[in-house]
Amino acid sequence: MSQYDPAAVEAKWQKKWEEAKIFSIDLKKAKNPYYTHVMWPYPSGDKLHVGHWYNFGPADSLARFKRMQGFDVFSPMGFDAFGLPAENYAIKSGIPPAKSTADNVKTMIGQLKRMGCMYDWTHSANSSHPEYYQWTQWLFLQMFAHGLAYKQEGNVNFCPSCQTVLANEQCQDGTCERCDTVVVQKPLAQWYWKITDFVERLLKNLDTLDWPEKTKAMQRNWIGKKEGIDITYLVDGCNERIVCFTTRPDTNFGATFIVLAPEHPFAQKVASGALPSKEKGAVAAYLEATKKKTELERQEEGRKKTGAFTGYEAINNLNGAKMPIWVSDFVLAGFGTGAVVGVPGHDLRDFEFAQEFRIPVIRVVVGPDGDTSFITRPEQVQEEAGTMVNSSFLDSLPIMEAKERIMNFLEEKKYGKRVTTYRLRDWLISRQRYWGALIPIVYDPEGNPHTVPEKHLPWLLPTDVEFKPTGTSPIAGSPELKKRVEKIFGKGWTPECDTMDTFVCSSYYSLMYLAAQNDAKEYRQRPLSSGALVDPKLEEKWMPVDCYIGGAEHACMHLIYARFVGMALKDFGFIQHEEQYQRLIHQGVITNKGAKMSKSKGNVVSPDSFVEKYGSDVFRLYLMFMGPFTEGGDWSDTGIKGVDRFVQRVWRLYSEKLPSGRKLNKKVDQVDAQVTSKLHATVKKVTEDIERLHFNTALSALMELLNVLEKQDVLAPDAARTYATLLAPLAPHLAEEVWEYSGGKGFVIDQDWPGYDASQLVASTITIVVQVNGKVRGEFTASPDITEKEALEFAKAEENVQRHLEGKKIKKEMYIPGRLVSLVVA
RNA sequence: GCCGCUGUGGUGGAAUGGUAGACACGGGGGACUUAAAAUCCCCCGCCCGUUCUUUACGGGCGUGCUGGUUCAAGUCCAGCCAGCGGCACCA
Repeated sequence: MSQYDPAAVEAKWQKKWEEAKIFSIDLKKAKNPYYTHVMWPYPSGDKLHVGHWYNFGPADSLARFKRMQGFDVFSPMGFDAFGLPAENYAIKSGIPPAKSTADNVKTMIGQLKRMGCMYDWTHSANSSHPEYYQWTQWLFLQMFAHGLAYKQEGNVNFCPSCQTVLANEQCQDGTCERCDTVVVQKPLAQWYWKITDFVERLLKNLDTLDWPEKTKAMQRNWIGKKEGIDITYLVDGCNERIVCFTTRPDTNFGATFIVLAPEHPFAQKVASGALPSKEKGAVAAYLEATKKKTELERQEEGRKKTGAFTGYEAINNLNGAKMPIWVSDFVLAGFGTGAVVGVPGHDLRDFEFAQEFRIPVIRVVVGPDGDTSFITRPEQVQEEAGTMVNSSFLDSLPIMEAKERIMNFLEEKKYGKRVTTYRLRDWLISRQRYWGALIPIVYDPEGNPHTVPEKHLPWLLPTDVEFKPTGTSPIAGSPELKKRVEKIFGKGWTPECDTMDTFVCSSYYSLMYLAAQNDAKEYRQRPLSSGALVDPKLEEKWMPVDCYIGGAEHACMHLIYARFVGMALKDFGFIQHEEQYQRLIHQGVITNKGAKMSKSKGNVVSPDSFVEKYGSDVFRLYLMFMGPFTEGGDWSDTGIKGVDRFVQRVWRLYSEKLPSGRKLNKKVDQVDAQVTSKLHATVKKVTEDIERLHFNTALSALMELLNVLEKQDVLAPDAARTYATLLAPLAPHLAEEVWEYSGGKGFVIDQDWPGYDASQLVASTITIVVQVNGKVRGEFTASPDITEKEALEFAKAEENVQRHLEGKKIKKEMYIPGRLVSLVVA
């Protein structure tokens, strides 16, 4: 029999699947819906890389498994086609993004088809198509109509390399998430979406989601909820008040100063002279200096504290103490009230500041070490739990109790008010880039924004522009758009020239897969005239996505935006399920020599040569065999031969040991009892392993079974067909081939997933181990129905066991059925 | 600093509290072959002892470290150490 030829076999089955249209499902008629998809890729000029395969291959295996279990599995694929990667590729190649993106999508579909995944191409989506982005713009209009979209001037993150502003989520360590360039702050008027209105829901719903704990923790962390109190202090000698947010009001008797963020209005007034002060010059100079610093420079300063005294003092409500008011850039304008009350004895940063500017330190908490001395060294700063001292009516209380007492006191006296703060900021959605969905806004001659009426959607992206980024929107240079706006709205009206963050496009794409129409030759999105982005019946039936698979790097970006948009769309009345993704799985990361693969490092592994040599089944099997799916691993090609050997051995088993001709359909299944029990055990194991995404052990179970089957003289046709079905989710092409070869009817992917018989799992003899004082001293074989009494007898009769029992008394003996006998002697 | 995760042979990795190292890779030895490839069979954690010293048996140690619970711990508990990921001058 000839060798297994993956290229020919895989092409054969891909063609058959496509011709039979078995993967396109009727969303309306499906009875047992199961919706799963991966995070859609962005089309660039490159081929699919190992990361794609590692994500898509196992995800497809899970989809196939579910299908065989009787679900109507909907597994679509689409393209995150707007955005920087596509635009940058266009800039580099000089080809307009609309053309290059379309070309790249075409190539990519070809590559995806070569993988052999069961995607339903009749329900695809592409965020750069006008039929898609009209809905992105519609979403903006909905947000605007419900008061969730607003324009505001403020300091924003700007990436000098990408030439656009970025959302908080897209700046990491002060650098751009896409290109690692240091981000600068710029005061600009930008569009925001009010994600902060949904913080509590975003937090609360996390408990209901079947997501990795790690991801939920990251989101909680990112949202950064803190409960504390805003305390208002009067400023001595003027009519001003300063409100400080603190989570530790219990230490307020130890407060010795106040620090303001440079952006704080009080600091600005001192610097401008609106509030008279001897220190005006120093404050103005300090504010000027901090303004010039980049985020990175600030970080490089480390913990060294800088600052300027304002010349004013605030009065502590509790004891009348005067607290000098300082300005320092370690206080952030965007958190709390932008003003901090300094308690240097019990906060390390405050201590460092106090030391730098010789401000007194007061101890108000004694920790478990009992140290009551003056705090003069950073190690002595007591931030942990302890007992109150020097704090009037709080003395001798544990800090948690003191906190409650003082908060009640401050509220009663109207000195303060309990508040909850969050770190999450509103989502900045404006981008000064060309390749995105235009924000559907126009400005009247006075500069007031107005929405573009729905009937003008899609609000087409102009094509008469230089799409290279310059820092202002390239679209501003479009004569066509200017003309269009004046024609529709009147003379002097101007367009908004920014596009939306691509995370807007991807915040609702799972709904767009459902909304795609499959009645045309090429898929189309639902028309705008239908009033809602998705048919409510389909949404109710299919959402939320049962299993969503993609990288963990999206935890605080796409995955938080999509949750927000789901909630908003539900509130607007368009959908039923506010959480779009019930179950989320992150594949691990495949590294190369320990480093993340990236083009700039030049360590990207291309799957192509392996796929060409071994086939797509072998390549994806190998990735799955490397280790648990969620853990990823370091790339090495040394083991791929082992998986190739496995595939070849499977083929040889069928071609050499399967009875041919008529015998194939006769009942010749006098399968050896040992083989039968192994077969049932394998069905059980493979089922359980795929369910928990341990594809690696599912495959090793199939290898073990193969080892057993190879030792038989004949491969029983029933066993052969069962083996083919077990193989189907993991090696879809090979499975079809051996299914057909062993006389199976139709496609193996259309077969029912095999069940197992628990009574068949028990082998005819079992091995029982004997331990004496916890150490293995022997073993014996017995029938599975051995009684406890017999087991103990056999155990004691073992030669080596007897040696260890000699001259000793048995104090305790126990039998763990089917496993071991444990004897304790003294 | 805070949150989350991980730590097992030469390597990737297996192990509902019950024989640690399944399944592979790699290596060693052998068979087949004129030869090679392919294929097939056997062996491979460390140390020690006994034995016909190419065989077999026995003992001790061994899952990052130190303790604890248990007849029994890679697994459970406490305290560390190291690495990875996220957040971070967040009051």
